[in-house]
Amino acid sequence: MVQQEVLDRTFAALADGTRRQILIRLGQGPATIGELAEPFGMSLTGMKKHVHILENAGLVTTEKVGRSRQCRLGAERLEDVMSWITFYQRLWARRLDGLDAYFTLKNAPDTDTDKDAER
Amino acid sequence: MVQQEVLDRTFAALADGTRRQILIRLGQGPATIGELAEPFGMSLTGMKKHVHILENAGLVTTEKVGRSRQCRLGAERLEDVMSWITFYQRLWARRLDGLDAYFTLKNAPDTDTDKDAER
DNA sequence: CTCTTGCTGAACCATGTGGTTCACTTTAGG
DNA sequence: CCTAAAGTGAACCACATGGTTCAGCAAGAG
Repeated sequence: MVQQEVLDRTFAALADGTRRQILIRLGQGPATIGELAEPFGMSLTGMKKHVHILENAGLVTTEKVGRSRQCRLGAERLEDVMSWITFYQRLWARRLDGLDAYFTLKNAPDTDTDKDAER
Repeated sequence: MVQQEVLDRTFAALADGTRRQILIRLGQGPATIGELAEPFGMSLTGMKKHVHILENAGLVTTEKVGRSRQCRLGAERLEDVMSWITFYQRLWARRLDGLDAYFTLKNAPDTDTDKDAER
């Protein structure tokens, strides 16, 4: 089972457009902190923080090469996210598809709503 | 096309274990704020905030019924997230599979630049 | 050795998050 | 009508985020 903390960090890392663009950029090949920062007009320190968050989430790996830091994609972690979503989405799909059936069967629990509540 | 803000909100909403559990709980059927709060030992106000974030991300829909608020799953938004991940994962998979080749071809002109990457 | 380049760390700031408590409104029930 | 329950909103708190600037430090270039 996927650890909760890993999901937390990975989802959080993806919840920022700048970081998603960094991932897309790295999808075209490794880059240094400076190369990543330049198109955003961002300070090196700011970019370093983003890369650190991505690295912490396992989405990126880095390596010091000379005085530069090479960043490249380590996107295996996305599969954890995918498997989580896929798993529950399949469960929910059944529930959502059977929504009408659910509301017609709602006599068992003590919840009581009008029959045309879903819209 | 998936909007940046929508992805931001959806990923951010998923980046919290409590909210993921709320989604799982709602996958078994609608629940009120109180019913959702109880298993976490959380205040109603706290749960309301979580539900609001999920609702803002389009992952949950709510409806006032009497003095309660019925919350139910609106998980269609997960498909946007899935499609984003799937799209780039496919690109990245090629890149990662050919990682060795990439390093030996480092000096080659840029091979492929996908045009409809989010920018 | 010296100077520049690329990165790093610390400190700072504004804003958002995850939670609380308290006061209030609306609704249900006797 | 009166009271209790469910939710809501405002205010607060500790802490994380996303960014900055400034002062270093290591590695190349001359």
